[in-house]
Amino acid sequence: MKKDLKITDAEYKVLNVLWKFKSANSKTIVNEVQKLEAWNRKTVHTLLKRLVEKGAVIAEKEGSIYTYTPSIEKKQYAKSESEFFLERIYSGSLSKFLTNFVDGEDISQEELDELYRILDSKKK
Amino acid sequence: MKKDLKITDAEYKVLNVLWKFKSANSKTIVNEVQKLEAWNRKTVHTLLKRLVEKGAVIAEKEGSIYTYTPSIEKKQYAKSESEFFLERIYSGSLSKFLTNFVDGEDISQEELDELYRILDSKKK
DNA sequence: TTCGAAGTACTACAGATGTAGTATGTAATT
DNA sequence: AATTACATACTACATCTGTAGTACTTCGAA
Repeated sequence: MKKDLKITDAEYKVLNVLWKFKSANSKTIVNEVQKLEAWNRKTVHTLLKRLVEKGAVIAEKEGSIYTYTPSIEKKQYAKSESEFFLERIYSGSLSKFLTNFVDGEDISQEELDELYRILDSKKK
Repeated sequence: MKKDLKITDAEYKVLNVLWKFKSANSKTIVNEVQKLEAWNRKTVHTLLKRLVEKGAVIAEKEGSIYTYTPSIEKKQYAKSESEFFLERIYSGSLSKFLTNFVDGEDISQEELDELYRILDSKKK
């Protein structure tokens, strides 16, 4: 998947389903997407086609039907989106984000502990 | 500013300038925006107008010109964007975000300390 | 073998977005 | 007073997005 690729909200929902299945045909994708959104099958197909055009999904023909596979891992995508978000909203500063995010928030002890654990795992 | 308001990327850059000045007339805004983006004055005006239409900015006429003021604080906006982002990408989980974000990253000791401080400040 | 449900290919269309342009007014400058 | 130089008001237009529709094909069921 190219760097500066913008996946739209609607496309993202389809991609998300694909990540769950690793790889799937359109029947599966349509079914799965329709559990979440009341979209016409055609809509899902259009979104799939756009994802393919954008290079975010690979379509391989087997016989007369396609198998669709994401061309990037969810984690990778999430990370690059995270960077874009942090840059846009917090000038790239994780601390600013965390500060503002937990500010005034009633964060649970469990969540706090979890966050500590994550940080601890980064200490040398 | 209404809840479900979508500020576009271009509009956001203008809004960002406004937040810096708290309140400004279009001359100031255009100048400031043009330090960051090679946009025509007209473009900035269009964006301002759209922000006003969306209710994100208040325009008050004084004589023949307007003074523009954001109708929401940057922190508030940042927080709601953060929630939207976390929900979309990490199912709302701060831990998932933090894990994935620092994963494989060479995070500095200073940054780590800073993050600890933020968490510590939340402990009862 | 025929029919209907899905698949693929291509088209449609309104509203949002990026990026201005034109028309007209006004305020400061020569 | 005439010119310049933005300000406001309104218009423009290509591209992107959301959300399908139509036409043609194919495959499995009746």
